[in-house]
Amino acid sequence: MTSPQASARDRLVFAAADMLRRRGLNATSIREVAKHANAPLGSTYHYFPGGKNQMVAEAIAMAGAYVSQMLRTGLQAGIVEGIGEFFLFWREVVLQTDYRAGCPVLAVAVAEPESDLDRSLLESSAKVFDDWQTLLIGSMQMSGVGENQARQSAQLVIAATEGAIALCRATRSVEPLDNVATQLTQYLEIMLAKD
Amino acid sequence: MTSPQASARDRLVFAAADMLRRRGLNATSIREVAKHANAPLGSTYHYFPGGKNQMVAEAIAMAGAYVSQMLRTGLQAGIVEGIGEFFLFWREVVLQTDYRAGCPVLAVAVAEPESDLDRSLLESSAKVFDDWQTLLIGSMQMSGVGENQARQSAQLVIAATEGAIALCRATRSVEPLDNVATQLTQYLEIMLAKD
DNA sequence: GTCTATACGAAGATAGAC
DNA sequence: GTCTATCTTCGTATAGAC
Repeated sequence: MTSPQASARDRLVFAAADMLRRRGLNATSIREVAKHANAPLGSTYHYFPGGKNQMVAEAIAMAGAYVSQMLRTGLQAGIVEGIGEFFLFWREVVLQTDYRAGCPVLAVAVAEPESDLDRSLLESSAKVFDDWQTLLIGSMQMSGVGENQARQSAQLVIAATEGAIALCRATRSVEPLDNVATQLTQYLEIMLAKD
Repeated sequence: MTSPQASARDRLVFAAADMLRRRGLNATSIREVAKHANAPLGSTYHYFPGGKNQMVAEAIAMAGAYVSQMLRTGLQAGIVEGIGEFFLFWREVVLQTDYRAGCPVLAVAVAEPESDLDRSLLESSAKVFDDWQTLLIGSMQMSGVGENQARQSAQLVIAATEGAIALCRATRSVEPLDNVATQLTQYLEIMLAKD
């Protein structure tokens, strides 16, 4: 995902996102992030004076923006196609990591904040989910779906995808993502026909 | 969830499940589990010679069985009613913990196993999800849904619920669970009408 | 059988050398 | 500006006293 020539700061952000999606928030230590990014431990506090929280916040913002961009492009072909791309992306993630990685944003969302600083991390993850939801809502509305229905449907798509990713990891199979994709596609087509 | 009179072993299992659903697998230390259960640290290794892994495995099996029992009871009134109870249960969990707790099984499912021992924990979480899925499939089939369709629908319900729980925590709102419940109910009624 | 005391490593964070 | 060395706390696990 990053080239070794990228700046040390960028390498750290990418490494943090990778460790988050695999191990979760608490098991992601800045020590190991630094090691994976080939940077000394002290450097992390130079680049991220806010410590681990700042590094994690940037990591999920980066990952979230990457997925948003992918989603935006996919949705240009239509809502069903865009969601198909969304599923395909996560399918590749779990397959290419042999079911070891999931979604870094979910990893942050399921950790209890222990301080007010941690609470802002939760908000960062909520913002990413909200970005994705906004893109989906916009596309559904373009297809003639009402605002309320679009909001609920978008939330269902995101919730089902995140849950399916976790199920894939637990079962070491892509079947959950594939099944959920199939069912959601049926659901979407019925919903689109209702307009 | 437990009375102080319960055996020390039971208190430890309950405390472990509670910490798992709040903090995740890695942030659940046997030190704090023991503290919450009013048991000395050394006792944990007396009751659970397999260490943290054994304690966690028992915690999610216990939590999984509890939810299975609730689901089994709810499904006696029908598939829609049973799923409604399922959502209500998780809604209460997030509300009563002020959005600090989620599903302990998901917490285990999203952690990368670092050893073969950890891998068995993943399998324990997969087994719980499979138990829930089996109950849902059985109920759907009783309502006349075909096996393949039932399997996919059950997986969608579980994935969407788990994802919605996480979204609720991130957004500090029960709206995701409520929206997903509404949409899934619509989806189920259409599916049931198709037989 | 239960628990205290402790070993040992790794965590987040920083001070200060280069 | 970059990084080494170190402080303190907390992690898992165990040895051995009661």
